[in-house]
Amino acid sequence: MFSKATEYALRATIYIARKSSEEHKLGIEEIAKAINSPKSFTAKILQKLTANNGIISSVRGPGGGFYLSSKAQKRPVRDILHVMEEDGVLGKCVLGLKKCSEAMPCPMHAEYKGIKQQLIQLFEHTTIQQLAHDADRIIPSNKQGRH
Amino acid sequence: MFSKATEYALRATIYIARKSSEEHKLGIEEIAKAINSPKSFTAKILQKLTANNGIISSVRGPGGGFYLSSKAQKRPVRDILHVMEEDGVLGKCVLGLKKCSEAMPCPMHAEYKGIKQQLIQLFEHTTIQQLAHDADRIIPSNKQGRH
DNA sequence: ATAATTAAGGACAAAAATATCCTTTATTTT
DNA sequence: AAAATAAAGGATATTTTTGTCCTTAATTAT
Repeated sequence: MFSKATEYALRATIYIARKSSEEHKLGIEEIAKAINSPKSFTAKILQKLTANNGIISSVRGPGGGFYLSSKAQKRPVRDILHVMEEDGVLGKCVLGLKKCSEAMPCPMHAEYKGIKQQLIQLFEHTTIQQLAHDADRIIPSNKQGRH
Repeated sequence: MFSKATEYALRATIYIARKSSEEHKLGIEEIAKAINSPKSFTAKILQKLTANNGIISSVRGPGGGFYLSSKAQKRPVRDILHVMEEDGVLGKCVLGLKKCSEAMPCPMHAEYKGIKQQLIQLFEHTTIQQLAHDADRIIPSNKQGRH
């Protein structure tokens, strides 16, 4: 469905959301290891997500690393796709036709329409935070420690 | 969602289903033009779909070309994906995790699960013929001429 | 100030996907 | 049999994606 770059972007962002805070930032080494992705390639992707006050925040130097602001946590997952320039795939015609629409439907349009809408809804209405919390219910993170 | 190659494969197969028969075969030139795809690249794809009694039938020489047997018409669209080695994307984890399952769910598993099932159902239960007929209801093909 | 740490960024390499061209083979028509 | 037609197949080129490595810049600790 998505490119590797976007998969890494999603995995990394969710991981950072689960394990980091402004007080406890994460290094690229840890992140790449945790989400099982190539380190340098992942670094590039995080750069993209960090650029011009993006989704991820970062600080250089000792004690530095990546974290998600609480504001960023509330952003929809679709924003990650947008930065990765892959939000197009959600609304795209399954057969790849540029001019596929209600007026000019491709042969799969009627059949695929509903699924497409659900996909858009999913990525638009789900926040990064929600996914992080969902994941925590299964395998608790130790972000603020377990009681 | 799918690679260009697979998009062309789907478009070409549906086009052939709509416009061809054993008595009236289609040439690669016409097909590529109709589905708006690069001719030689499409030829390779049709080769793949034709190989060892595959989905598409072909005959060389004058009067030759590509067509779909009535048996092939009844095959599920998923078979096209299978030949293109992309049927994996249907069942794949959205985050690209190899070991994502009900027992080891990724952070999006619960949210995406339903959509994934619908995707599999769609491609498994829809036949090439059904798509061809659907398309014909909108823009009639002149396969056996209009009355 | 200097050294250490960590992300940012540039340059480059490798692999995969997409695309083109040319030759060969099968089939039909003349 | 020869010529014409159309797909099959091989070789190669181009572009995009994925991945690595090294240098630079920012920040902190000594």
